[in-house]
Amino acid sequence: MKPKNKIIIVDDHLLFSQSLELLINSFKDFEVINRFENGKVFITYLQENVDTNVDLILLDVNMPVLDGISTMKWIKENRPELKVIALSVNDDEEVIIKMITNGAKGYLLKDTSPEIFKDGIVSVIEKGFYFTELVSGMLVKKANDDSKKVNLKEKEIVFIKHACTEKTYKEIASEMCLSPKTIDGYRECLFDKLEIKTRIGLVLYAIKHKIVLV
Amino acid sequence: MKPKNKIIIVDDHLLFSQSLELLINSFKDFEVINRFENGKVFITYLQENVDTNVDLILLDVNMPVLDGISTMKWIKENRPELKVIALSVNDDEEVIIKMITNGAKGYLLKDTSPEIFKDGIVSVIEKGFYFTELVSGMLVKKANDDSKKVNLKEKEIVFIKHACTEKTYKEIASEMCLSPKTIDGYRECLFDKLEIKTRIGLVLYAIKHKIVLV
DNA sequence: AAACACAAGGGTGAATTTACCCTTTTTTCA
DNA sequence: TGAAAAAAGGGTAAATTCACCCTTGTGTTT
Repeated sequence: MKPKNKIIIVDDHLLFSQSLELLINSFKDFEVINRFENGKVFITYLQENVDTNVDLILLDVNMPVLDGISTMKWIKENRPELKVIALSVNDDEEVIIKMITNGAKGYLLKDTSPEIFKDGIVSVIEKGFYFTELVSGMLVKKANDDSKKVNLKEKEIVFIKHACTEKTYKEIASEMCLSPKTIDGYRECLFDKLEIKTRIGLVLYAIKHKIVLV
Repeated sequence: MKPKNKIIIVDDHLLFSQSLELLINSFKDFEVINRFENGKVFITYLQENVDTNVDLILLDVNMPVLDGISTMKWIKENRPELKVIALSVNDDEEVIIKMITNGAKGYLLKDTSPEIFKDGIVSVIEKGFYFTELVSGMLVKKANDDSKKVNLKEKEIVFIKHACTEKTYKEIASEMCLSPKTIDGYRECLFDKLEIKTRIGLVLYAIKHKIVLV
């Protein structure tokens, strides 16, 4: 009897992680050897058990204390040989891209069927990666609009944040210790770069791109 | 041996629902008799099996096709005797309130421990309800700020949506087939009611209260 | 029928926002 | 080190936004 593949689950949804363990243990060739409820305790474990023999890590993206992205960054820095599949309920593009650029070998939504889930696990362990069509599509899309991305300077970001309040430009100028005319320059430059015509457009842009949070 | 309590799971996260079934079946007094992957197929099932004997329904909130809230509304209208616990990953206040006002007997986050989860199930089946402190707190909070809620008229909502674009008031007036002066009246009245001073404030209000979506 | 609420709209003036074109100083870099 | 780019700021005019106060017509209540 060949040894089972060892899996670690990192997920704060205890209901989910405990249930998932049962599911995985019901697969013939796999066994869950550990579960952690956030990135912090998992990293602590890795630090104290440098030689842990683990074949695959299932890492939730949305967690308290230390989230999936930060955890993934730590793994990339310190234990890049570990194979990780990101697990998440949402298909937010930005998040998926971040997980992958930080070294996740796969990205599975929690609404995938157990069959596909198993395929993904097997694929990552054997071939080293597993990406659904959804994720591949996003990587292509990202490659595309990376080219036409505007990059905002630090001061512009600060200005935008002020612009998303009820302050007048004059007030913003004084808060940023700049002349109103300079602010006028920022505004005009941004209208141009972002292809907008009014301060309303600026606010909508800022919110859409999470420069300010609502 | 007394009969087990019959439970139905409605959740599109197949990984979760299949795993959760294993967990529940491991409890002595409970068994999962059915699983559905969205509200629509569940309702169809209920319509075709009017006399189903089920003790508790675990209803996910975020689902495609027909979400938890809509499903809950249908249940309230058609099968109000059914006991439902809402399950969700997020603790968004608005959603929780909606589920409860539509008759959910409990609201559990998916990151609760299996122990608390079991407590909740038992409580709803035996006592008829189960609410955590978090949820109770929200109900109190809601009761409070219900009193100071502004109610917007249909035309005002339409105006607000236009105001959240780069159109000028004049353009908005023409689109709404009203005089610019009337629009000016709407604006002024809203500034007053919402305690804001500029159109920026109006946009922020609209987004915060989901009148417009970003 | 008087009183009242309310929706639509008018007038005016001040403040703010936007557009366009310009100068000076500092940084960058080839 | 000299040219080019970027950052800060100035002037002016037009468009838009905002504040305040007022009129008319249409229902509704009592």
